[in-house]
Amino acid sequence: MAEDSGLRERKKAQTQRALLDAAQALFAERGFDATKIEDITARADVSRRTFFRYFPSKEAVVFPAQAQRLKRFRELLKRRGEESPFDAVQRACFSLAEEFMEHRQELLQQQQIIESSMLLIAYDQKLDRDWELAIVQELAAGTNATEDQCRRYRLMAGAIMGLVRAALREWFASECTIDLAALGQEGLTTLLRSFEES
Amino acid sequence: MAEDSGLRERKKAQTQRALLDAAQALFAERGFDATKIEDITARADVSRRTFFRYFPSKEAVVFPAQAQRLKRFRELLKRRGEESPFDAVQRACFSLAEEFMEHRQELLQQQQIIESSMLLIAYDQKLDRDWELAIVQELAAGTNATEDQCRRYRLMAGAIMGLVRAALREWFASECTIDLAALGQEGLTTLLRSFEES
DNA sequence: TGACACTTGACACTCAGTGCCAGATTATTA
DNA sequence: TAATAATCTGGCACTGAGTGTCAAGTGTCA
Repeated sequence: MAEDSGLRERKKAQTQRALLDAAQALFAERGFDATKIEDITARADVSRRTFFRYFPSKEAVVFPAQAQRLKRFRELLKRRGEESPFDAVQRACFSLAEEFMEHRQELLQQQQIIESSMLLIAYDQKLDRDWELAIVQELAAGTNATEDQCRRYRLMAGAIMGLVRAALREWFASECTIDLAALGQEGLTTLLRSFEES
Repeated sequence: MAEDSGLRERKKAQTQRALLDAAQALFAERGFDATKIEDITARADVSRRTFFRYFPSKEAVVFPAQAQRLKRFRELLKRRGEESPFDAVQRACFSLAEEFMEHRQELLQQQQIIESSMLLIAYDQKLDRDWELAIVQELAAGTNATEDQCRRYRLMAGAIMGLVRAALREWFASECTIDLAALGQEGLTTLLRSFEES
């Protein structure tokens, strides 16, 4: 059905790429806030109106692979064998940590753009909530959990994503040099140890 | 120095209150996004320009007590005796939980407004980061911690705030009926138990 | 009262984002 | 190949948030 190799589709992909590249370059040069959409469209040689046909907002162009990455995370969560749900979450996080390590330069560049704007920081945190929701859903999936259990899952997912967020911040602060998975592990064990002692 | 009981000061306070009340009422009636600044200024009977002399943005008018509440949290964190830093954080969180319980109707109303807009949700999460930062600073305060220890503090603070955030969401979802402190405690013990077993 | 400082409203501006339409380009069918 | 339908594009006018500026109004203090 979807004959997506026609001229039209190719041109669309080309336009999207042009916008993406132009935006990326400008954001890196002068920051997110200082870049007007008109600047992007001028460099990509399309009209301002066309920009909004490819991206719903100026923010969206910073997170082009976001939806795909979330989908990947959900798949990792689903693929669990006999292990406990919490082990499954841990494993998924570690797998993703590896993927992040592999795309570190791309992610670091994206992060630098994000940190150039309060708006983007807020938007980024909003996206984290999708991840948190994914964890909750996969924790509860299959099991016919009671409402009390679901609540505990939601609390857990909140704590886990809080840790993940903090680990990612550390990682970016180190310019992606230190090992991300080890960072998460360190945070987790520290957390457990600290509160056991009290 | 600050003679803040003159007519001028009183008028300013009055204008601010009028804007606050008008905004609150309109947000509750028709939601944040559907309320234009002009609607607010019309009800408060001032000019549109004046709104921006009192609030830097439309979002800011939703969180009028935010700065004060953060300050209170910092004070609670500081006032620690011989207890461990983590006990101090726990205690501060529980104290604040009590305060939240006391202002539940006000907070619930605010929360309903926040949830009416993606923009506000993002803004709200941005404010959480200030709290997280406060925890880190108070954990590290006094102690001449190494860089490694500081990093662990940052990871911990991330996890703690993640849990707090999730607990608050649960609390609001229950319309502030269940006990907030108990919710936090439940999350914490569940977290520790789950990962000990793995 | 008069000089000074501050506050306000009005107006014009920038920028993000949307609705609409006419014309150009691509796909489809005869 | 030619006509027709589907889709993409640019242009334009619009809404709404937020800012700069300035003249007029209001409060303060000597």
